[in-house]
This record gives sequence, structure tokens and C-alpha cells, in this order.
Amino acid sequence: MGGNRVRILNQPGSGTQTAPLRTHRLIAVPPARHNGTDPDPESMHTHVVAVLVAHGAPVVELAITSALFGTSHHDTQALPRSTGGWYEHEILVVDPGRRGQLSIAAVDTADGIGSLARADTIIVAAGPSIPPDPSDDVRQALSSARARGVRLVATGSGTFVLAAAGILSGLRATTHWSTVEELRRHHPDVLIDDGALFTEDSGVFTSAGAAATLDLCLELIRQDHGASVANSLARWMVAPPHRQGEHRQYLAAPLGEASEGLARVLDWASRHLAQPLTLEEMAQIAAVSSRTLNRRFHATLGTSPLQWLLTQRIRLAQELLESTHDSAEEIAKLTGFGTVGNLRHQFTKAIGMPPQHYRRMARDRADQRET
DNA sequence: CGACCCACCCGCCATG
DNA sequence: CACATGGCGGGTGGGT
Repeated sequence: MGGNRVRILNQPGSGTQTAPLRTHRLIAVPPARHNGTDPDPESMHTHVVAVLVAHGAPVVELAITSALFGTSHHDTQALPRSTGGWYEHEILVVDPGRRGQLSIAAVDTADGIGSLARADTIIVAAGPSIPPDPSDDVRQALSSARARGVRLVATGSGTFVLAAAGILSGLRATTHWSTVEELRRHHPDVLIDDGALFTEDSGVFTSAGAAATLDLCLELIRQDHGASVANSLARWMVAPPHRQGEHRQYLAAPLGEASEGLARVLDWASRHLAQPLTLEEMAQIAAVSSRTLNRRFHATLGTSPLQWLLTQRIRLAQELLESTHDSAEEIAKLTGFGTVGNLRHQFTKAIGMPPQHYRRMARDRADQRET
């Protein structure tokens, strides 16, 4: 199985620097599936992910969405063979002709709106300036998409665009920490959840932008293809299996009513990492058997209880190494690893360097940032 | 580093 | 019959 085919379609009249509008459509076409498991490929609708972005915007989010949605992972070890069809990823790049100014509004005269009409998910990427001022056409296109039940996503300052379209009124949302106050001033009707990596409310997603977009996209894939697929991709991307931030994303996740017990376990366990937690204790907190708890972990997190616990402890150890001068013994106690030998063994295996090395590296990096 | 023990993990099957 | 749950058992991997 070969890689991805990418078609680049230029608008008529494009390619000249005097053209007021230039729209490139990058369509990543997934290769035909030929695993015999799917009964009728013809009836399968390929999920279309459309990304709206202005010329001059940061490229990090395009890179992330392209890597996740626009890449067929079936010929690598990123995904199990049994995974079904992937996405059609479409990037609408808008050149407003006014360099340095965000102008998603310029898309209204292109057939970008028409492309949005066939999208199942629309991602409004962050733009090059704050605040963006989308045109009425874009607002209407987005709000009508909202009315059709299209999944709407905003990353970073893209949240401003959704808010300007009136879509976020009364909904929880977030944006980049540097522009939270500005968002609050412009759109007081939005319930801003600052500090969250990403939010979900009534089918509308927002992320803090940049790297948090990866977490958000993994969450979308988790909802579309299940936790184990998302986790496999996260591992392939060398990303944390599920970066939960303040674990509020779990509570917002509408996946299962039965996951409340699991949320209780995660909350409780993450606050008692210093204790030698056992599987039976966690099962009691969740009021289920250990066997079922194991299944719940796999269904919602894509990992086993012990592995999740190990991840939490490693993360805590990283924070302590970075932000305190605690001794190795102290950190071993606080993280629940017990002995320094155990801490060093697990930490080195997970991070790739011993704790002391990590602490020095973090300090050096912090010192560089000072100057 | 090898050895040992035990907790955990997960396929499998019975049950509701 | 579909589905979730829980018990069982053996293999595995973590901890000393």
C-alpha cells in the first residue's frame, strides 16, 4: 500500500501576485481500502474534515491536522489493520491580499463556502492577528453548518471567529492563554474555561491552540474511531496517550454514562499517587469489579489501569524535578515509586534519560528563557 | 544482571 | 439475541 496522494487545485486566475484572492485546495485522498472486513465500501461515507485558515497564519495547526487527518496510517504500524476508512482532509488557504491581516472573510468569494457545505467537521484554525473580523458570509456559513449539525472546531484565535458567528453564546470554550482576556471583553456571553487544553460543549470544540490542537484532534479521532485507535496514533506521534490537563475534559466527554465511576477513580487516584494504589482499591472506588475496571480503562483511555497510573506518576515526577529541589528520595516517596532505584528505572524507561539528567536539562532550559 | 514472587493483564466463558 | 458484567486462569511484566 502506497502513501497518500495529494492534489493541489488552484483557483482560475491564481498564480499572479496581483490577484486579490488566491485559494489553494489541498485535498489528501486516502487510498482505497482493501481489507475484506468492510462489507460495503460504497455505502461508507468518508468523513470530510475541512480546515479554514488565513494566509500568514501559524503552520503548526495545519501540520497537526495534516499529520492526523490527511495521512493514511494503515500502511504503517500506527494503526491496527482492522481500522476502517480514514478521513478526507481539505485545507482552505485564504489569501486576503492584505498581508499581515487575518481575513477569513476573503473566502466568501471563492468556492470555499461550497467546500464547507460538504464538510462533516470544520476546523477554524488560528489566524495571524487578533481579533479576527470574519465577514457576514463566513458567519452565516458557519452558523448554517452549525444548524446542519456539522461538528465545529476552533483552535487558538479561531475561537474568536466562532464567537463572532454567535455559535459560542452560552457555551464553554477556551482559547490561547495570551488572548483569554481579550476574548472575554469581546464576547462576554461565552463561558470561557481558561486553563483547559480544550473544551467540548454541545458538539462545538475549542482548543488553546498550538500543541493543544493535537490533544483535541486525538479526542475527535477517539470519538470517531475509539480510544485504542486514538491511543495508537498518539503513540505513533510520540505524544502522551491522553493529555488530560485538569481532567475536566473527561467530565465533558459525552461518551458514556457509565464513565462517571471511572472519572471518580481518575480523580481520586491522581490525588493519591503517593500511596501504593492497587487495582482492587481503584475497582472499589468505581464500584465495579477489577475486570470491568480494566475494560473501562481500555474503552475510554485506551490503556490499562497500571499503565495509566505509571504515566501519572512519571508526569508528577517530571513536575517535581522541574519545579522543586526535592531529593530523589523525596520525589520517589511523593510519586509512589517508593525507592529511588525504582524511580530511576521507570523514569529512564519512559522519558529516555535519568531523573537527574532531566532536572539539569529543565533547569538549563529555564535559565535560557530568563535571559 | 539474573532470579524470584506477586500483581496485573486479558482471552475466554458463564451469567444476568 | 445483543450486550454488559464478573469470575477464572495462565502468561507477563514490575518490584525487590
